[in-house]
This record gives sequence, C-alpha cells and structure tokens, in this order.
Amino acid sequence: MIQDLKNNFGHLFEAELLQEINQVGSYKDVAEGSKMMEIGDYVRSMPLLISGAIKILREDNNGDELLLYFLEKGDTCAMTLTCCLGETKSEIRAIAETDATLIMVPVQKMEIWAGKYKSWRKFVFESYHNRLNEMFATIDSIAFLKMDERLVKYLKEKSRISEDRIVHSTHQEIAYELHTSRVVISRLLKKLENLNKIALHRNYILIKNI
Amino acid sequence: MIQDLKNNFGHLFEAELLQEINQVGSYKDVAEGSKMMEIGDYVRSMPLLISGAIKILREDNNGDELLLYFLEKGDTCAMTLTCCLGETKSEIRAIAETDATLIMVPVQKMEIWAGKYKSWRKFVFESYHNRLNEMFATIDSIAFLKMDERLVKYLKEKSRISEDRIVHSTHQEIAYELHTSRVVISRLLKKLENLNKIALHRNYILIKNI
DNA sequence: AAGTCATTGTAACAATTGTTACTGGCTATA
DNA sequence: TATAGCCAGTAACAATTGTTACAATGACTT
Repeated sequence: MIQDLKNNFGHLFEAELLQEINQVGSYKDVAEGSKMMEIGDYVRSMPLLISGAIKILREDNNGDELLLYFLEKGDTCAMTLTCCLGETKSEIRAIAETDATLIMVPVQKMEIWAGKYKSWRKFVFESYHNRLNEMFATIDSIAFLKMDERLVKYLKEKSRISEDRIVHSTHQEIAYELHTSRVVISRLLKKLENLNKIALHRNYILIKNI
Repeated sequence: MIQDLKNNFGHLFEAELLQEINQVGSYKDVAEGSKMMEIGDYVRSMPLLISGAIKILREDNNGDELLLYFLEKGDTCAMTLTCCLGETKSEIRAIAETDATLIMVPVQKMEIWAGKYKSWRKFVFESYHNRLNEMFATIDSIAFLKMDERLVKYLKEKSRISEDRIVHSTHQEIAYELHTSRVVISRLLKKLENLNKIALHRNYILIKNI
C-alpha cells in the first residue's frame, strides 16, 4: 500500500504524512457499477482514489439522474470533506464507473492533518478547486450546449475515462446520464453514425472520429 | 470595523483571529453594478462580505452570461481561496448586486491562519461546501426545470436578496442572467401577470404572489 | 424451436424554446 | 416639441427537444 501511496500521492505529501496515511488508511476495492455513496448518506471516511474512476450523479424529483463529473486517480471526493466535518448529508450519488481501488481515511484525521501538514491543506484546497471547476464545466455544457454537442462531449469523456474506444452503454443509459429521453439519444447517435464519427452496435458504440 | 467583524463573524472566529483580521484587513465599499472580479483575473486578496450582495456569473463563448448564485452577508468567495493559493485565474465574474461592504484580507494570511486557527479552517471548508451546494442548486434549476419555473425562482431570489418586492430589471437583463432571449422572458412574464402573480411595469416588476 | 425481454430504429406529433420582425409607448435630451 | 433610443408586446415561424407508439432484431431461457 505504501508503494501505491507514493506512486499516486508521493509528489504531493511529505514522507511523514504518507506514513500516517499508511497507518490509519485502509484499502478498499470496488467493482464497476457498485454504489459507493447515496444521496442522504452520512459519510465517515474520506476516499483517496488510487485507480479507476467514479461517476458523481445528481437526482431530480422524479428519481431521474444527471451525470455531474468523474473522479480519477489522485482525486478525492470534495463533498466528503465537509460532509464529515459538518455532519451534513451527501447531496450526490457516487457509483464506480470502472473497477477502482481506494484508500479510506478516517474522518478525524482529516482535520488534524489540516492543522499539521501544509501539503495536506494544499491538497484539500486544490481538491475543492478542481471540483468547482468541474462543476463550472458541467454547467457550461448544460446551459450553453445543445444536446448533440453534449452527447459528443459525453462520448469523448466516457471513452477517455475507460481508456477504450468502445463505449459500453445502451442508448437508455446515456439518456439517463444526460437527463433526456432514449429516443432523443438514438436520433442523435444515428446522425453521428451517418457523419461516420461513430459506429452503432447493440450494447456498445465504437468511437471513430469525434 | 472591529464591531462589524464581531457582528458578522464573531460567532465563527475567536477573539485573537478577529484581532488579526482587524489588523491586516481593509474596508472596501462597492457600488451596485460595479465589477469586482473578471474572468481571467488573478486575485490577491480575499473578501469577507459584511453587507450587501454579490452576483457570480459565468460566460459562454459568445460573451453571453449565466447567473450562478449570489453571495450574501457572512459569505466569502470560494474561488478566491484557491485562485490565490494556486495562482490560477478566475473562472467567474463577480458584480455587486447591491451596494456592498467588504473586508479584504491579504492572501498570505489565508494559508497562515489555516494552519493556526481551527475556526478559520472550518470557515474556509464550510465556504467551499456552501458554494458547492449552491452550484448543485444551480445545476438542478438549469437541468431539471423549464424556463418558466426558472424565471419564478429567479424573481423570488432577486426579490429576497434586495429585500424589495419590486425587482428593478428589464426583460433584457433577466434574459441575460438566465441565458435566454428577451422575447422568451417577455412571453413568460406576461403569463405570470395573467395569473396575477406579478405586475409588469417599465423597468421594474412588482412581485405579488409567487 | 418458441417465447420473452431488452435494445434499437423510426415515424408522427406535441411542447418548449429560439429567432425575426414590427409596433407603439416611454423618457431623456436637444 | 422633435427626435432618438430604450423598452415592452406580439405575431409568425423555425429549431430543438420531448413523447407516444410500434416494428424489427438479437440474446437468452425454457
């Protein structure tokens, strides 16, 4: 574990902090598709993402979803930070986009380290900053782009995250994450296929040139 | 100034920290409508809002705007925090929604206090948390609501912020902030008037019952 | 092989939002 | 009181997105 830590966070944290994380943190493997946090949950530990990707979702009044952003290697969940400290409920849902490995750190340590290690403070502040920026990007997409452009962005991102030119999603699943209907997605995907940018198959989409 | 500080932040900060803020901070009055931060700016100090309201805006590729949220008494600008530390540019524009009074704190102190005062860390974390939650609310509105519902929310919020049942905006101004066209806003406002929820006048709108 | 279910394609239509154009009223200033 | 510019109302139409319905196909089970 200490090696994973050094590989992923070694450039951020001093040896002493790495040592502490190693002592109190615990490994956790999560399988693709498993729910890691639900809206309304209280959170008691903070995840440091070693490998894989986590998707963060928001829910509307009808129970329908909207994809906010992905967390990747080296990230942490910013919501967790203040949910722990302030004892407030989670506003979001987190689901493993791929198989992933995490180190879970008990919440008590977070605040102690924030007083003790400058590098930890920097990490926490930057995490917030990154998440805010991702939220801006998300808002830009929703507010400024049309659905066809959002779809292209989505496919690109999905492909990048999974490191695979094949996106393993059904039209219905894509529709959920973009908060629209399956028919709309099918229609727009067909247009992209006619432009030779993708190839449609049952249960997956080949990204050719977008 | 020390009295303003105590009134607005006394319940958050211990006496010693209040004293420090008092020593290094400087008062600043801003007039309604004045631009306080522009996209791309580097920020060298952190504002603590004593009175008034600040609106935070995002811009699209055409230079059109979208209202993200308002800052109010007791708030600070979360973007500033990491813009200062990380020396990155601002992603947002800030404009005084009403006349406002601020205390500006030099950026160097932020990080020092974060190591020294637990209450400061709590304040900073909570600021981020609040801002993230406002972003969620913004995304909910944009992604889940139709324009008529967004308009009602907007009018309510605008009225609340200014503590005035009269919203002093033209249809064009509202259209900018909701990122749509003037004609759409005029149309929807007229519907609200027909439902007896508002009364339309030149340059202002009376909120009756929404 | 038959049946079931999820998935995709597609048409037809409705609702919402965006655009263009024109009107008339209000206000400020010359 | 002219006149210019901003503001609001409205019609007509276009584009986008959402909805309903149904058919065809593939995959899987029995």
